Amino acid sequence: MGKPGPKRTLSEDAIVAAALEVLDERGADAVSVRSIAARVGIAPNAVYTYFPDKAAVLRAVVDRLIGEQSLAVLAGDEPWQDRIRTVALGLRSSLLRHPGAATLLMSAPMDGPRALEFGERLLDVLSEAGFTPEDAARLSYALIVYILGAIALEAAEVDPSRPAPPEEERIALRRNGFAKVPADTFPRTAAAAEVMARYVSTEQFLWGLDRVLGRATIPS
Amino acid sequence: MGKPGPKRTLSEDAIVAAALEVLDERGADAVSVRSIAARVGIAPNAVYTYFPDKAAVLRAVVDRLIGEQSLAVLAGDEPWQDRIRTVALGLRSSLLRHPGAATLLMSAPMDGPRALEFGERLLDVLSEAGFTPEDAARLSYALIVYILGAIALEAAEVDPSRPAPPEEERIALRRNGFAKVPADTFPRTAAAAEVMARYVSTEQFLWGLDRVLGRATIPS
DNA sequence: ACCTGAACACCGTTCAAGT
DNA sequence: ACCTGAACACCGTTCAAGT
Repeated sequence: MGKPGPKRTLSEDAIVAAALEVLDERGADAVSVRSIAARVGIAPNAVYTYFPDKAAVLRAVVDRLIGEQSLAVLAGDEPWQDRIRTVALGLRSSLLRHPGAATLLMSAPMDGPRALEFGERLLDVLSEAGFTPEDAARLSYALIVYILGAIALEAAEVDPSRPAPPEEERIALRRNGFAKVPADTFPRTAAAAEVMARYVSTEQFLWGLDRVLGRATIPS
Repeated sequence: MGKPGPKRTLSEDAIVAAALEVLDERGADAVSVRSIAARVGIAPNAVYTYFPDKAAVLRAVVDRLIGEQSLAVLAGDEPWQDRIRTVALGLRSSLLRHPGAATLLMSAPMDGPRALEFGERLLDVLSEAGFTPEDAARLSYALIVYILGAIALEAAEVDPSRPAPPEEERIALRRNGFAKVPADTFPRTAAAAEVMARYVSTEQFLWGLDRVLGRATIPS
């Protein structure tokens, strides 16, 4: 439509924003170079002016999603475990708001600036809490594994091509899934179905996080 | 080439095996309905005789990978934590042998028969260890989150279109990644780089697993 | 430097037809 | 029931050309 020109009419950020809009409105499968380009009004191949390939766009999307969560709370004066809990919960609700994003999360190394910032602040907190640099590094890695793993598994259950459902609906979905487990071959799983279904939720997320944080609440 | 016939010349298993071969030889991106079909010698659309769609094939591949790990050790007479450690390590090395598989792992609910079997045996162990059904359910979920999350993050670092590298090489890859972190803006991350790089390994995997299992080894 | 149109080599899936 | 060839509506990416 518009006349071509040498001026830079867009930015990397505009591309990423468009990708995120497509992700939210039409699901992960609909995020293509062509759909992104159409949304910002350029030819598909013009995207390659801003990013080397599609994977780079997706990495930038993931980094932007991580950046949606404010890290200010990590510098507060509550107990350090509470600060980590708060920021983990925030990251979880940020990411669950974008179904399909979780798949992207686990499929590429997280080396974007916002992801690095997150890791750095986590190390700050753990250092302040008295951990040696080595233990802080290990614990921060274990925390990230748990947080992202939990989010990815929660998101895996929902249809990525539809808008993000609320927690209640996700629990119901899971209940339906477990209802199909044959009780004769998997008796324990069937018996635990109700608990399993309910605990794809804030409560189970925090329960596991506390285990990693070192607050055992049950006998071992 | 061959003449068409009404006989069932293949099986679901043959399709899954072919998909796994393509995954290992040419990477995750090369796993297409067409490449799978070509490998077993049928037309692409004949795959739809065995599976409703591509996603179902991938789910079956994931279930088969989970089944590669023997669960016999879970019924042994060592301490229950040791049995869980052993089976977690086995699952990890099984899955890391197939790079790109980890992405599949997190992108769909794990409701295949082998995955259910794994969960059931885990509940057996935890029940035998004295956990209430509710705590056993929560802990088994937390363990699965940690195990799969750790594997997915480890696998995310490697190029999925090339054969799986050994642990040494994965550590070196990670070291290179951290070497690029600017020390002035992310001082703690840069300082922890060597630890972070080394602990994408059996050692860090077990360290975090022990946290979830409840064996805190550092002050909290 | 940034954009375009056209093309290349692919996809997943559906359909009508054959045995 | 299981397979085929042909087609549909897409992909990511590259290239030569325009401003």
